[in-house]
Amino acid sequence: ATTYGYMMAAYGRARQWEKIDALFCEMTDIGLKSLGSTFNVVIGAYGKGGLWTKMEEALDSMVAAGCTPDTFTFNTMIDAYGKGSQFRSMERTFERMRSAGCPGDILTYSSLIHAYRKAGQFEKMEKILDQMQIAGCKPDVTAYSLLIDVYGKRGMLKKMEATLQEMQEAGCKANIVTYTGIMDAYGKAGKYEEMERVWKIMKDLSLQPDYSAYVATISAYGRCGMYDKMETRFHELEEAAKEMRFGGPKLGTAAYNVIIDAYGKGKLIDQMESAFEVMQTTGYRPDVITYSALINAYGKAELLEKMDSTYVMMRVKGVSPNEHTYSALIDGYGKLGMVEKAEAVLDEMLKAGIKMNVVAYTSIINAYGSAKRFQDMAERFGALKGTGTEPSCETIGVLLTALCSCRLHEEVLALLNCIRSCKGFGV
RNA sequence: UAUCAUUUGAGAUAAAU
Repeated sequence: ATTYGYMMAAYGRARQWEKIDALFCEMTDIGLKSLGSTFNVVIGAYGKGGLWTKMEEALDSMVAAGCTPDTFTFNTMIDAYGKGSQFRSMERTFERMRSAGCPGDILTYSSLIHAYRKAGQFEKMEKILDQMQIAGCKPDVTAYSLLIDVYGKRGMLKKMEATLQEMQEAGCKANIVTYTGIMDAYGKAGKYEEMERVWKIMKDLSLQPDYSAYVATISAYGRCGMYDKMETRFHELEEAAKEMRFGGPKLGTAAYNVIIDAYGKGKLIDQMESAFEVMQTTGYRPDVITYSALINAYGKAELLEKMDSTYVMMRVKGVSPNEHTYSALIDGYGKLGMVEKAEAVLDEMLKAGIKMNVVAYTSIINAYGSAKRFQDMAERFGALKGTGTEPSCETIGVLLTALCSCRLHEEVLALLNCIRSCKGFGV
């Protein structure tokens, strides 16, 4: 049964679900009894693949086979549902776990907190934190790092610092992940001195920064246009990478992506292009993020030919575009006043099997607004809303901006109706 | 005999106002 477990785990990683099914049947055929861990493997594999029904079925057969799902089993399911944004099912599973008398452990609570962070449900996260305390479950480094990251990302820097303090008082040592979360928070809050202070503390503790730590600081400097500091840190990374045990080609690509995006956002097209050149001559392969960043920069700079040729190059190299790529293209065409072309890209995105998302949707609406086609804008908004994608604050911002430059009575009414149809704007 | 080896948790880079 253990052998079968190994095989099923391997097939799960390779996303070959039919093979798992086949092995499972084979076990029954030869009269080999599954262990609890066998079911856990199957549940975990289906969960990672988002095959929710299959996962639930595996749980049912586990019970039918006389194995009792334990904390491990439920943790696997809870985490899978959280990562797949199936929050209702996740909560249901947590309930089931409790009514089965299965105690939650630190992994259960960490997964739940992580899920609510992803969902942006801060209040629910705090509730889980309380429950965790009541259950007498003490946070470990991972849980503390997660909490520190959540507070940092919400700009609650005082709370973040207090949590670090609490962690250290509890005798829990901060690691590289903890410090990266803190530096990222300071960087995003524009507190570069604080960020450097943490960098120094980390070095003094002889914690070697890894790629994530470098990239967090490089991107902080890139975002605010401190290009000298950005380049300096990048060169430090190049030196440090020679000594790093885990420095694959993907990580080098990520570092170059940051530089390319920083120059692109700063409209320094020449610098951006030379970074792209160096990246390739150094042997790092551009990925979907690289191309999306380039396309975005060319679109914003209204360099139509370069935007188009980058997209072609990407396809030639066999890199598949994702929602970021398509949204950047849609926005680029919109900014260039090419609404029909933007619509064509949206079609292509849907044909490629990528789901409609609020950014692509807002970009399209914005394209009509920039072209002063307000009636079309309202119509398009209605159609998009019908597809089930909820508008965001940014969408409403686009509608409001358009409303301000509206002259005709009917157009004003049409746009007002759009805004009124949004949650919280009914008045 | 020992060691290692199957299943669950944390951080960084790309899109819209």
